[in-house]
Amino acid sequence: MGQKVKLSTIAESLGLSTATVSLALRDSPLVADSTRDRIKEQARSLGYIYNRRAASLRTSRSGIIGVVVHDIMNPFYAEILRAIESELDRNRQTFILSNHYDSVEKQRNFIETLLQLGGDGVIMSPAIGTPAADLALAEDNGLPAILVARSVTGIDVPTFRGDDAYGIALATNHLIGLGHRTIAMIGGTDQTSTGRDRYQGYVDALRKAQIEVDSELRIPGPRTKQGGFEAAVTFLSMRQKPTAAVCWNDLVAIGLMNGIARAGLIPGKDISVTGYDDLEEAAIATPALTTVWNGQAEVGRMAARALLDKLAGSHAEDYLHLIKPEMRIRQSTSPHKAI
Amino acid sequence: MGQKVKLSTIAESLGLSTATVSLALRDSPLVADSTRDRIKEQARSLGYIYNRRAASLRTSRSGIIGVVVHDIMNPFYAEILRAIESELDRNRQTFILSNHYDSVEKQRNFIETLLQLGGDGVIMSPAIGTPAADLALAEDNGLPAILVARSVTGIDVPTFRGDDAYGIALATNHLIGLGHRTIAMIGGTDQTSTGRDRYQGYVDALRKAQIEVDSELRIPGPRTKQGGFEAAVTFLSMRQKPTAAVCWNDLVAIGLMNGIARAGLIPGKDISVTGYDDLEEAAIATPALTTVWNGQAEVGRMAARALLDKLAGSHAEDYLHLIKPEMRIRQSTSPHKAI
DNA sequence: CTGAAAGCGCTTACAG
DNA sequence: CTGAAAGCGCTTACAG
Repeated sequence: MGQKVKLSTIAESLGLSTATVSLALRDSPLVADSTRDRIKEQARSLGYIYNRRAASLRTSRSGIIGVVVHDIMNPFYAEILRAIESELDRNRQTFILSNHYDSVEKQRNFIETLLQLGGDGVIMSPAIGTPAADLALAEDNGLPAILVARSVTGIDVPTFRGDDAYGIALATNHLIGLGHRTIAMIGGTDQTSTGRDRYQGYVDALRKAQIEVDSELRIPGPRTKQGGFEAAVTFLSMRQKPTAAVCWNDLVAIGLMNGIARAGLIPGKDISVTGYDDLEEAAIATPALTTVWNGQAEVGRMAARALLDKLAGSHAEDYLHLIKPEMRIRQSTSPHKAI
Repeated sequence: MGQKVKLSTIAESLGLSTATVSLALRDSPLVADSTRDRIKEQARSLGYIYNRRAASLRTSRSGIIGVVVHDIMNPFYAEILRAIESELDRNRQTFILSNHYDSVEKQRNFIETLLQLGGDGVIMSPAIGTPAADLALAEDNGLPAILVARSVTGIDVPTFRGDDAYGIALATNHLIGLGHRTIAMIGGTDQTSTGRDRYQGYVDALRKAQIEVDSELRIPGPRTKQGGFEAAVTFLSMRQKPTAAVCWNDLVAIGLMNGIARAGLIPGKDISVTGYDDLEEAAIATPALTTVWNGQAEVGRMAARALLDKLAGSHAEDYLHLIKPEMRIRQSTSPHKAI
């Protein structure tokens, strides 16, 4: 490992001051071109490594941005992360990632860590039950927060997400338009604003079409493929014999379709199924999934942009940015067959 | 934001020195219990936030561990990450995550960043073409590296991965045992050791069974669902009419099965398909996927453990740790039907 | 265009 | 058991 090379090593070896070396390495116009070139060359040949901790201690800007979501393994979040990453990368920010698995405590630890590291900002999809105080902790200590996919009430923080009630109504109306009357809703929870909004959107769409709402047609809970797969049994044994299912998301829909196929029925023909999110794999599922585009890439890109703008000193004006979902019709839905 | 609260703020407010406060907050036995309690209470009520940059500048330990893989959206890596995360979390390490998308340059930037932040270590699944020098850069600057899933030649670094040749032979032999003789290999690339090992394992298994190896039965390339889905067309139009396919991984296998189903054939009955990795979703695919367990969770856990042990000062002895894969037989493979 | 010096907020010998 | 002082490696006024 040898001796550690620092600014002063370069300065001494060249008979200059650390101030000059520091400025030169950051391309300050204050330094003569020839001096700068000599310094950079020397830094390279000595294998100098810039110490960001020291710099950041002095400047109190770290170049670190934290991102925390429910679960990065979930493709919905992964697609948001991908967009955030490409936006932050372009601006040479380092990002620290974490899952909170809906543990408010784990999320709080993450914020705490970020504060300790002097993070410049945080983008989060808040854990269920996040108190406004946790966001205030960040903001009050100079760590601006941006929310994605979920809202938190009681504090004004820029939030980017899809319009859930509108989106789920698109899916429900699509099925109604195909002649379905007994439509189940699979997955989701009342503990999140998203969950409440989506259920409400489904209920409203049915009411508007004069279809009676039957709470037994709802299977709350599932949010994963596994969950959807397991829900198929309950779904298929409902006494109301639903002919269609509005699913919480694409994962649940794909799992449900697998479960339906496992039971010998043909999803998309015998039972119509809609997803939500339009994940990359929705298009290659069998059958290809009819779903609602929810703008993950948009959400991620806009959230990152908003944070960078904020760090650059501009003022964000709007606090809730709703993305308008769009219908994507494929093969998992078909007209209701009168028996 | 008010005034920033630091050690000296606490010290002054209590009429103590910063040394005592520093020791107390870290539970040093040197400090009297009553003093410690007073200090901790005061820190809490003032909303003190520990400045890790300052501490780490002094101690040159940062508590940061970097993890870089091809793509965190890929469930194979996600499963490894999940295991790494739970192991590091338990040891209160912060981890910084990055994708390299097989760009050696992006990977090098990440290592550079980690060095600048004073990272304690790095766990990586090296990008295709990673030169030994890039790992040496890390090691020489006090950043120990651990490899997962892929090897790099020319440097001795602890490496954890599955035994690929052995694993793919398991799958190939399984199909041979079911009577299949025309077996295609879908996906993978010769540019990685993994790719070469798996192809070799397939070739060797065929030879051992006296089956002629036909290079036209190989479709190199695909590593994703989308890739497997698209490969189905080529696969189904092969003049040799293969009755089975050994796939690079579960994603390719699931994509291929979807493509086969789309063409009107029944995967698992008309065509036998094997995957590789035993991802969580393999079991709920339709049909449930016959695959090779590749120990992602093991790999992640062991790699994290190895790094933590190294940081704690112990010497790792072995450099390549091969996990023995195991066969998982489900419904996507069935006996060859004589025509 | 370049340098001397202070300071960011901690921790660590060293003294008492 | 507690304190005074140096130092980690940068950057930033300030001087010249």
